[in-house]
Amino acid sequence: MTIQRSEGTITINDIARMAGVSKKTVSRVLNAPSTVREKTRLEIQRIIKEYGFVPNPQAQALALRRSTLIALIYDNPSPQYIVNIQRGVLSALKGTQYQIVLRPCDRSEPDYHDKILAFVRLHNPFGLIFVPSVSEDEELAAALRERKQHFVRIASVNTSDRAKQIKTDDAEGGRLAARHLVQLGHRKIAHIHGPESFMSTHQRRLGFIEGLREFDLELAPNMIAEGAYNFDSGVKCATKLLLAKDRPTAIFAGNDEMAVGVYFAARKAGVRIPKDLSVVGFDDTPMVSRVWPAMTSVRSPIQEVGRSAAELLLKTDKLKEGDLKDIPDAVTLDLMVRDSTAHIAT
Amino acid sequence: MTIQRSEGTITINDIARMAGVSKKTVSRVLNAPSTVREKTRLEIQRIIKEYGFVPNPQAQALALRRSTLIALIYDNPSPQYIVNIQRGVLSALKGTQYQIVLRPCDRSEPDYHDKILAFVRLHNPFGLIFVPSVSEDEELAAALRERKQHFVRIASVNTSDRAKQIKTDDAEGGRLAARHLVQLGHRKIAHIHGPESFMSTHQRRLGFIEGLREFDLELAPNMIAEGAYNFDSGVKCATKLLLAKDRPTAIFAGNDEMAVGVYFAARKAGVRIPKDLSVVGFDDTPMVSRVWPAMTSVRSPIQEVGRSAAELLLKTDKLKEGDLKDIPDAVTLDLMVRDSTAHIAT
DNA sequence: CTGAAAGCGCTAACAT
DNA sequence: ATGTTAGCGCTTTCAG
Repeated sequence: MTIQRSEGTITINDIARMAGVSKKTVSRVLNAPSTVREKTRLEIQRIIKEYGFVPNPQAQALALRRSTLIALIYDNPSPQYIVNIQRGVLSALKGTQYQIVLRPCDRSEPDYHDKILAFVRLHNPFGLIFVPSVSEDEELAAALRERKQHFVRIASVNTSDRAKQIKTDDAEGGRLAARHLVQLGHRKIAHIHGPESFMSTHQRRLGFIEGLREFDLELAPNMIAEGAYNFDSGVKCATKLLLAKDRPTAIFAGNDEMAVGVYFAARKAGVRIPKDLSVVGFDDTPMVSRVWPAMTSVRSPIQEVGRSAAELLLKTDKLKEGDLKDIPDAVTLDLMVRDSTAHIAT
Repeated sequence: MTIQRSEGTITINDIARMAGVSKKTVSRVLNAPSTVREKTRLEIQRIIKEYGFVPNPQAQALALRRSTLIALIYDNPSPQYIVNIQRGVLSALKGTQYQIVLRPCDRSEPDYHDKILAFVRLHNPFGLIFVPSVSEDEELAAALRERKQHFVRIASVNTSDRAKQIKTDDAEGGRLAARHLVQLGHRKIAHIHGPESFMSTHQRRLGFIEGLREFDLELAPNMIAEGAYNFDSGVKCATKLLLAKDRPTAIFAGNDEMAVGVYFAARKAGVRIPKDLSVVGFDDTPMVSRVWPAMTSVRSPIQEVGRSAAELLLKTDKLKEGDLKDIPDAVTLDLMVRDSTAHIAT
C-alpha cells in the first residue's frame, strides 16, 4: 500500500497527514467548519491555505452526485441577448469554481424535455439558468423540481416559483415606449411584436397598449404586425406597414433585432428616419448605437439580469432549503428608455 | 454490503450483473471492445442498449483524471465572433457527451497563464479550444503541452503545432479585399487595421498591401489607421480619414465591427455610401446585411471554423498519440468576398 | 469532537 | 479472454 503522490496535485489526504488528523476532519473543516474544535480547525485552515489546497471537483461531484457545472439553457434567437446573459453569468461566477456550460435547446423538438432531463441526470449540474422562452415552460420546471434540481428562471412574468426567478417588467417597458412616442407628438403608431409563444411578446404589447390608452389612443388592427424577434421578420413587417396606404409615423418594435429591420426597410422604402418615422426598440443591445441615426430603445439590463440569476443560484446553495425567507419575491430589475435621437416625425 | 440501487440510475454494476460478467468486462466493451470475445461483447452491447446505459461522466472523470469538458478560451473582443465560434463548436459537440464551457481571459493580466493552468489542473478538461489572439501565445501552448493537455488552436498563422490548428488564410482575405476595391475603380484606398497584438492584423494588412501591389498601388502612410477591432475605434479612425484633406474613396476595415463604425462615421460626416465611399469589412457577421446599404465583407466562415476545431479535438481522442499521420497539416478554411452592393465611388 | 470503514461509479494492474 | 483487487479523492454513516 504505497502512498501514491500524484505529481504535484495535493489532496485531502495530504492535508490530513500534515495536520495529524483524519481526512474526515479536513472534510468537515471544508463543509461544516463549526463542527470542528476551533484550534484544530484553525490549524487545518492554515495548512489548506499554505498549500493552496482546493478539493477536487470531480471527486466531489462523484461523492455528492452534484457537479460544479451551471448550465445556461436557452432557445432565444437573439445572439446579442445570449452574449449579454453569458457575460453577466460569467461575472458572477468569476472566482468561484463553478463553470458555465452552454445548452441551447429547441422547444419545437418533441423530445426537448428529455434532452434537458438526460443532461441533468447524466451530468448532475449544480444548477440551471433558463432564459425566455424556455424559462416559461412550467412542465419542465415541475420535472426538474421533482428531481430536486436547482434552477433559476429569467422571465417577464411570474412563474410558479417567484423566489427563484429574475424578472424584468416588460409591460412597464412597453408603457415607457408608448409614452415616449406619444410625447414626441405621434398619433399613428404601429407595433411589431414577437412570437406569441414568448411571454415577453404579450407583456410588451400589453404595456404598450396601456401606455397608448393613457393618452386615449388605440392600437388599430392595421397597425400591428407579428414578427419573430429577428432581423428578417423586422424588415418584412416594417415593409408591410410602411407601404400601406395609411402608414404609421412611428413604430415600436418588440426587440432591437426587429427594430434594426425597421431601419433597413425604411431606408429601402425611402422613408427617412427620424424625419418621416420614429423607431423604438427593446433590449438596448449595442446595435442601437451602431445604426444611423442612433436608435431609441427600452433599456433592459440584460447583463445585470444574467449576473443576478447566477448570484441567486449560488445563494440557493448557502441557505438551507426552506431558509429562503430573505428572498421573499422575484428579483425585479428596472427598465428605462434610452433615448438616443428622439425627433418628431411630421 | 447492500446493493444500493440509486433511484433509477443504472450503473456498470447493473449491466455486469445482468450479463453475468464482471464489471471490468463491461468496462472493456466500453473502452476497448476488440479485447472482448465477440459473443460476450454483443450480448453486453445489447443489454447496454436495451437499458440505455451511459457511463457516469463524473466517475470516469475521477478515474481517468479527465472530464468531458471542452473549454472555449477567448479574449476576442467581438461578441459576434464568439457567438459564431460557439455555434460551430456546439454543432460538433451535439449528440456527444462533451460539454462546452466558457473561459474568457485577459492577456493583460499578469497571472492570466496561471488562471488557465489552474483551471486545467482543477477541472481536467478533455480539451481546450483557443481563438485569437490568445491562440497565438506559444508560451501558454508549451505549458499545456507539457501537461499533456489536449488543445486546438484557431489562428491565421502557423503555430508550433500545425496538426492541431484551424487556420484561416487571412492574408488571402486581405488580397481579395484589395482586388475587389481596385476592380471597382478605386485608387485612393485606406485601411483601418486591428491591434498589433493580433496576428490577424498583420496577415490582413499584409495581404491587402500585396493585393494593391498587384495593381501597382501603394498603401500610403496617411491612408492607414490603427483601430481596436471594435465599433468605437472604427468610428474614430474613419472620422479621421474622412475629414482629412486628401480623403479616401474606399476603406478596408480589419473587421466588420470597425466597418460598421466606418458607416456611422461616413453618415455623420455627410459622406454617402456607396456614392462617395466604398467599404469592405472582414468576417461576414450578420451585421453586414443589417446596415444600409448592405456591406461588402470578406467572408470568414467563423462558424465552420468553430465546428472544425471541435471536430479536430474529438478526433485527437480516437487516434492514439503519434497516429496523426492523416492530419498532415493545419486544417485551412477558405475565405471569399461576399459582395453585397458593390458600386464605384467616383 | 473525531476517526474507521464503506461507498460514489468507473478504470488500471495484475492475476488467471 | 475474463475476473480480482486496488485505487481515483471525496463524503457519509456510525462508532467511539
